[in-house]
Amino acid sequence: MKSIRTRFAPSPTGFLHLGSARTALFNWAFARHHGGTFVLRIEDTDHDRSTRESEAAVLEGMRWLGLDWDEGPIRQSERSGRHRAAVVSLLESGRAYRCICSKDSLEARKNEDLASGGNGLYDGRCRDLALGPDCGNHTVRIRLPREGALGFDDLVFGPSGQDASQIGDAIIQRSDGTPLYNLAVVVDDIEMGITHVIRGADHHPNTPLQVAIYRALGVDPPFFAHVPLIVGESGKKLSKRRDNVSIQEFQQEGQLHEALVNWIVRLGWSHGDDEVFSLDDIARLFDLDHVGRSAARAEPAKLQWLGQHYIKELESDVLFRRVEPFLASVAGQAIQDSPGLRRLLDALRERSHTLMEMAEQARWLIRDEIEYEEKAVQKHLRPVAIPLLTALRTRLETVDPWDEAQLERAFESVAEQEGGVKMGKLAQPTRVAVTGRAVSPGIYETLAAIGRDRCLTRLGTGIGLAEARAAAQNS
RNA sequence: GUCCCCAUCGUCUAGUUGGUUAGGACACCAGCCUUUCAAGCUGGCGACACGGGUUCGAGUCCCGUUGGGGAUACCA
Repeated sequence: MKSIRTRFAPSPTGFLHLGSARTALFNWAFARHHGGTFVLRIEDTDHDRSTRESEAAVLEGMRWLGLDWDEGPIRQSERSGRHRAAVVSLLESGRAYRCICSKDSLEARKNEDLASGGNGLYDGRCRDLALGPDCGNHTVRIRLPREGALGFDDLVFGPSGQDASQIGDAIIQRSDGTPLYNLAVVVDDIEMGITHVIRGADHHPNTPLQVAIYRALGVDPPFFAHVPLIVGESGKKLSKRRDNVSIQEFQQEGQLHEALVNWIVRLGWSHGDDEVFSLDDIARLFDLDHVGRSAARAEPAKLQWLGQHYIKELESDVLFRRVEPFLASVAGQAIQDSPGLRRLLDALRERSHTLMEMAEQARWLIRDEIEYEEKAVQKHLRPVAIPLLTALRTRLETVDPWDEAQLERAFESVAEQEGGVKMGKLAQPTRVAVTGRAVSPGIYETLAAIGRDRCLTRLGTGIGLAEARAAAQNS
């Protein structure tokens, strides 16, 4: 059997988006699983919308996800000679013809047809005119059979296709001589030896046309596998305007690429009851027979869960290296690695879904100045806490060494000395005083990480806030 | 309008020769744990869109209805 070749063929008209990323992943996985070749091709035949920046963004997104390609990137625009040659041969064999209908006329005739109950297909006006190269400004259309099945066996959807009578003679070359998508894909897929075309289900309906082009070119079509669309909150196909679909955006939010890959691979594909898949797992297990047929809604809840799952698993050095840029952005400066920071990051693993969340939660350690959350202050830095915090501050001055065990003993002695108050009564105000918020890792870990000097200062600030409350209440 | 596709818990899904108390995960709720929040553990809620067939038996097969989506470009 011929070795498998798949391709990912994005159009560089924006960032790599979720749907494209999944298509890329499936193509990559299928090729890897079968020991085949994965080709990257940039479909930039739409000059007005294609940009080099966008192409770079797509490539960067692929690399970030860990999807390596074996050949390419090949730019479709650099293959226009091949597309032209294909059109010439179709013209010569009579499988294509020149068309001089203007855009305006086409539009008018289509609307008229629709209004009178027709289906709006091209009416074939130029089909039998046998226009030569000197006919002036013209496009080239494929000459489709008027009837008969244009069928194909889809690896996901099963027997598919339409009757030729339902498809109009499509334009394959613009009047400026450049090729159109449907022609270019077919020519390129043929010449690149693509054996399996795996793409979004939005292409399912125009596959019969492509099958016809394959036939006109005298080539057997490859296998097609259309994967169900990913839809947004609205239930409609993901759109850049409506949904958060940019892979780069997920990256900037501090999402882990492992989580993102795991999230999208389960949108439309399954492997029994399994939920967690690394790229290696995917390469090992992925196949087309368990790709579903119905559209999947992209809900971020599971992505969040996966993010936390992978954060919990990251090796300490890797975690530090990956969270470092986010820490730096929170701190406003480069971050020094330290055992204390490492301990905090470990404690933050089970409280973070993304690297950005983790960095945010480390704010009280990596910045000297902390911000006090209004709600936390309201709830915990009340007048009753003043004696507790004051006593604690005094006690903390002499804690030695400054470690979790000694801190715990200090807390216990202060709690007892203050009339046996519950630990929560002491710990919560302390937490708010030293971190500015009501949520943090264990209080001893927290204090140990912050260090004595900053703790004493912040305790003073906290006492001050409580005293201000008391004064306000009395006046 | 025309063509095509889809239909299991809120969401992602298991279900692959018709026979299951319809399973898992996320989310949600409750309890436990606890100095907060998490994490963890335990339990709970929760689905075969509807109507006809075929069959001893239908989530699984067929038809219809409804609902949703996609395609109908000198975009890809």
